[in-house]
Amino acid sequence: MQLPTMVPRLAPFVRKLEGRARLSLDDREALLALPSTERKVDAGKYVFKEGSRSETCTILLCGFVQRHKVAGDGGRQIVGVHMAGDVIDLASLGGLSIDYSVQALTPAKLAEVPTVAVQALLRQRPAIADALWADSLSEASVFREWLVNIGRRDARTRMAHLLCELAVRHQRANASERTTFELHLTQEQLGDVLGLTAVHVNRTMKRLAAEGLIRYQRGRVFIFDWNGLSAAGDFDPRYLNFAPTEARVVLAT
Amino acid sequence: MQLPTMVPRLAPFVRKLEGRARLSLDDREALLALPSTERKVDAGKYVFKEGSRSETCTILLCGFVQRHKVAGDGGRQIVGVHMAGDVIDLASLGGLSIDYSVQALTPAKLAEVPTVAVQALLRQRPAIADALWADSLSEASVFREWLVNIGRRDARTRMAHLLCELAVRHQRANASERTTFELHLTQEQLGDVLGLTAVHVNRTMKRLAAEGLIRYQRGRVFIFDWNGLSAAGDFDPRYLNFAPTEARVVLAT
DNA sequence: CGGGACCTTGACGCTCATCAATTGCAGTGG
DNA sequence: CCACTGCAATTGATGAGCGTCAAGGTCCCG
Repeated sequence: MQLPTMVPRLAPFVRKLEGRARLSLDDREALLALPSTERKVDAGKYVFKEGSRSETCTILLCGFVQRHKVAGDGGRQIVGVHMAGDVIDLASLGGLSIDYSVQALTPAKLAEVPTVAVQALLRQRPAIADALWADSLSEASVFREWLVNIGRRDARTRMAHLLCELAVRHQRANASERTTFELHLTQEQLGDVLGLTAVHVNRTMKRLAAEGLIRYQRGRVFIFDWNGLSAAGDFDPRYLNFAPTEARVVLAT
Repeated sequence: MQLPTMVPRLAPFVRKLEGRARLSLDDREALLALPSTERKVDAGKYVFKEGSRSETCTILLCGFVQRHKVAGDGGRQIVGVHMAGDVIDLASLGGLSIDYSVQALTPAKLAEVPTVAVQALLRQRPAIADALWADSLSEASVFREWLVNIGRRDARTRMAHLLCELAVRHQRANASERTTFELHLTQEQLGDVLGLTAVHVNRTMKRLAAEGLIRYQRGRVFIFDWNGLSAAGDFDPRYLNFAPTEARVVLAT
């Protein structure tokens, strides 16, 4: 009845999937038994670049990374911000090539798992397939919300919305407070998420601060008025599909 | 339900999936044998509205529909334009609620298939699971490209990009020419796709026409200069994953 | 032939991009 | 300990791109 003395490398991945579907003990063990190699990436370095087609799939174990695409004129659009447990190249599981680059926001540890091993698991274990399927669908849901954010909201609303999303996701990942979190993005990168310039991000952030909604200091965001911020950001967390766990947390508060 | 002697109702769906993975005859028959009910929707009518969580999943058989979300200030963002064969509520397969509304652009025929039937098929037939998985991942890839389009490109580039995408997808769906296609969107709806206003869409379209790249007349787009338009639109079709995908991982045998 | 979408065009103004310093802060080496 | 360096944050000035408002115009359908 003793647990193994070492923390299994893929534990964050299992935790993530457990938020998507109910897994049996066998499922969990099968996941943890996946072959993997570990990789460390310094802050600012690329995890991989656009166009690669790999035989492995990559899971973020700790740290933060962003995915981005580059437009023809050199403009950069960040299409995802990721934390521990996230699979950052789901497309490789479907044999598709990766259409974006991934760059570390902080020092990061990643696991590379052979896609064939994952695919085999998906066929043997329906619960795992369900979980990964739900994860992929939730990712798509986030993309849609980001489309609305960038396409139809002004800078202040966009900014507030993003801060709300990040707060909720940090809370979920760390089981921590929603009132403050480490923002691992520079203002330029925030602009690349929101389709704005760094200058305008700065002014917008200052404005949210002046309104008493947040404070931003040395890469840390403090949310003073959650209701105000989520109203300002037109934020409704349902698109994150965090419902089961989230509901419990909210009720307990 | 469906009579065996008739043209199989789900044929467009099978055709779509065959573009994603190689299916055996058995796979195809199993797909066509899925239980389904047919539904017709007039142009402009809703197929379903945001927030529904259904026991069926919906496949577009013919006609065109769009998916959209509505921002708090009433702004509408179209997050997808769909043609025959497309599954318009993949999320229901993962048991997630649908976070967008679907509205017919033309008179449309749809099939409703019980999600449990599809889920059973996905477990029994790996090739079908692969195909649907690839389809879902390609959809995500389109979302990412749209994020770049809206977030980092100016109106003229956005417009040109969208026209290129629609041209390629029409060509693929109808095995037809790429030089002309029926645009089933009003200029207001184009604006809702691109994050612009109808007025600016109009001016932008006029400008592309004045530049000799396209003509737009009574809902039909003529592309006079494909290279010019795709250059103007910063368009690289790889994100659509339409290439004759060879790299399919076959585990069995 | 009248009504209603949809398209078209002009005038005007606001958001946000652009350009350009300047400041603050952390790490580095003398 | 203090210049030195470099990146990020900050601030101002300016103007372009796109939104907004408003008024026809066109086409289609009943």
